Amino acid sequence: MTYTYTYPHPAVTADIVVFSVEDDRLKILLIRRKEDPFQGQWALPGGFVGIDESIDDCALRELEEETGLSGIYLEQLYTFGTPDRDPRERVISVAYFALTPMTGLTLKHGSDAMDAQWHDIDAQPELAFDHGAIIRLARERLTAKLDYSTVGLKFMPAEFTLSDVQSLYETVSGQARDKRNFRKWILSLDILEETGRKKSDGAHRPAMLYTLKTPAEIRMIK
Amino acid sequence: MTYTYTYPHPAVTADIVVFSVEDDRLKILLIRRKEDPFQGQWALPGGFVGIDESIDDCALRELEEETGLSGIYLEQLYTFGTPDRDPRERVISVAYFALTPMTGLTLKHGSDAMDAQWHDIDAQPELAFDHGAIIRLARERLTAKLDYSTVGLKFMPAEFTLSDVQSLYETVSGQARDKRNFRKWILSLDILEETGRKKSDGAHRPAMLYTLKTPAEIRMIK
DNA sequence: TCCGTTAGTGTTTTAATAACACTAACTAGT
DNA sequence: ACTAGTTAGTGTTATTAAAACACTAACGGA
Repeated sequence: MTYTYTYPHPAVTADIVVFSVEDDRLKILLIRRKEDPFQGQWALPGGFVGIDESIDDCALRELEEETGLSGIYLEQLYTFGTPDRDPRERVISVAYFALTPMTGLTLKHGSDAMDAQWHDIDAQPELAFDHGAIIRLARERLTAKLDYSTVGLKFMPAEFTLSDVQSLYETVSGQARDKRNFRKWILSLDILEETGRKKSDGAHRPAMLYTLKTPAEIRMIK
Repeated sequence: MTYTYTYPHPAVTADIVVFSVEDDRLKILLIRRKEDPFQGQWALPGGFVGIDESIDDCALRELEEETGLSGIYLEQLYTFGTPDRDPRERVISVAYFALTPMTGLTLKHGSDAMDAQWHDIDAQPELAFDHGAIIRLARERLTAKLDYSTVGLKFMPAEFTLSDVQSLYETVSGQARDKRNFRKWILSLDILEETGRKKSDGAHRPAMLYTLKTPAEIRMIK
């Protein structure tokens, strides 16, 4: 089966930069390519947009197929379209960025598909295509959005402590924050709710667990 | 000549929302379609991405071809890709937004190409495709960026007064600003330079003319 | 020369942000 | 059972940034 057009068409892919946080380090999810071009190299999860599929749906589907992740937060980032970014044919990539808590995730790993693996943001392997540039832009956007939206809470699991949130913000932005001011600020946004339960994991005072009042919502700040 | 692929490819267009300001009103540039689909209706300038052309270049070229504008400020906005947005075939649109001063522009008008015409943002005709939604998003982005970047100055001609700038900001954001605070603020950004010349256009005190220190630069604020 | 109109200029008040140090609650080790 | 170690939790003051506010200057036209 072939498809014929009266003028040339580019291929279009969706590629996803998935961020998460573990052990106070920002991580991204990469897959190892098992086919040419760039066989064996690390790349962003992603793939070609189906002809009857929205780009958003494509991103969700490819992420599920290649990494096993589903139901996580996705946002369109930017479209990369220089003519020579893929050696095979003209490929335009609609890049997404995604945030997920690390807790309770299981990656497709060593399966028939590709290996998916978390990598420290500051210790990336060499990447296929222009995926390095895509990741740089995604990281810029992430740190920027942390300041003017509540998107950062997408890194949090269902229940979390205020110290968890502060440590997250410090990890992603790379700068320490005053404890009292941070807690005043995050609570003033009026998006968190005490659960009544507490988390005790060690020889110290247990911390109150919070949830998001409306988990789906992302508020713009200021 | 035809082009054949082993799996179906979407078409990709670049479409541009060009904003300008005239008589204290925000305007957008539309063209009247002379071909189906949506023949005779108004639409955004734009067209198909050449197979060896970057998307940015396509946006610049189409804008020039369809409206006569060149060398104006362009920024990628968002990529629209729901499967049914064009009745002919699957078309993915990479939307741009553009800002230009109105002074000294001449549009292609009634030529062999399409009619290009400025429309008040709040008095748009019915639009082809999903271009109405694209314009809404572009406007949101414009008002947002006005607050956290100096992109608004792309509306200004080579020389302008501080009152011109204030009136621009009031027009785009829709809210009045205190004169003294506005002037303190815009000067504190350290991006304007007195020319020494003054503009006198009426029976009142002439105003100092300013230029941008570095016209190409766009600063993020705060 | 008077009137209408827009340009230009500082100070005070108010609100937001940043700095800062101790007590509480728990566990593990003695 | 008490001590040491560790993280949670809490208000007040100082500093900085933003908002409010009214008059004089310069010009052209009547």
